[in-house]
Amino acid sequence: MPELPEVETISRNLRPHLTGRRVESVQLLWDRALETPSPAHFVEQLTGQVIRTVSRRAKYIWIQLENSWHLFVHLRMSGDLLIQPPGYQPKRHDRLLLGLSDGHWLAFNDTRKFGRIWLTDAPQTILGKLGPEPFDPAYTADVLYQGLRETNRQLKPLLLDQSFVAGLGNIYTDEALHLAGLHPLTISSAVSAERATALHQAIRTVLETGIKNNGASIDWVYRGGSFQNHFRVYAQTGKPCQTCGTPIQRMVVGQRSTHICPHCQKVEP
DNA sequence: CCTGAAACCTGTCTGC
DNA sequence: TGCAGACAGGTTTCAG
Repeated sequence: MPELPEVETISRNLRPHLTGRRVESVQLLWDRALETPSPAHFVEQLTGQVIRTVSRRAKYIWIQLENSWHLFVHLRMSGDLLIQPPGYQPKRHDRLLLGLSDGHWLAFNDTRKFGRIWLTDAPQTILGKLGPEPFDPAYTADVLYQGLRETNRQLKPLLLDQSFVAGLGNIYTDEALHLAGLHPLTISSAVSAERATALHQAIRTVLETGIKNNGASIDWVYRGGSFQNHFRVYAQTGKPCQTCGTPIQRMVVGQRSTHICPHCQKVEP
């Protein structure tokens, strides 16, 4: 489900329900969702802790505790974090339940079991591997341009690489490349400074629009977002390009379904 | 250095 | 109706 806008939406929705609450109980329903520490240590360390902040970094939900430990949750493909009412009984695919001091529950539900949880006092082990946040003022068009120049990778897999830039996934990468007029197979070092500036703007525009629409809801996963109504290319195979009318084509790049306008997006020489 | 394939999972949809 | 196969918003690891 989640790319930056979806995770940001979830973070914003959780924040008022979690901030200042104490974790009264911990039920780990599927051990392998836990990356670190051991299940026993996890329950022991988390029980009784008060939640200080709820935020997002890249596609991680980042919960800071008052004992200065950090709870990270990555939703991967099908994960979701939901506030459930007092008296809640675990549902199918719930992997973790936290009982909160106001009687509500925080439920981590994840159909495909790809999502992961970390509880650590060393947040840099996770944060240190991540590339810049797209909305960070220090992430300028020139920073992107220099990054593109120093490698020879295809644009699409490069933009999906979370150490290159944080938060983009399959949907928003396709949308940004179309908005910038760049082909996903273009080699990064061949992108001009002008096109890099266009890409920088496009990345921010699609993510900002995604956030304003509370993310995208597709199929049976995730609800509440409406960005799916604004897709220009993603899942629009055969429909006319909004810019030139040429039918949108589907291709596979780096094992990922990829959507382009063959007229607006050409491979740079 | 870079690409592609496979793995981790469950559920839905399509076509025969 | 049944069933095989493709596909799904992510990330890691390994082979070439």
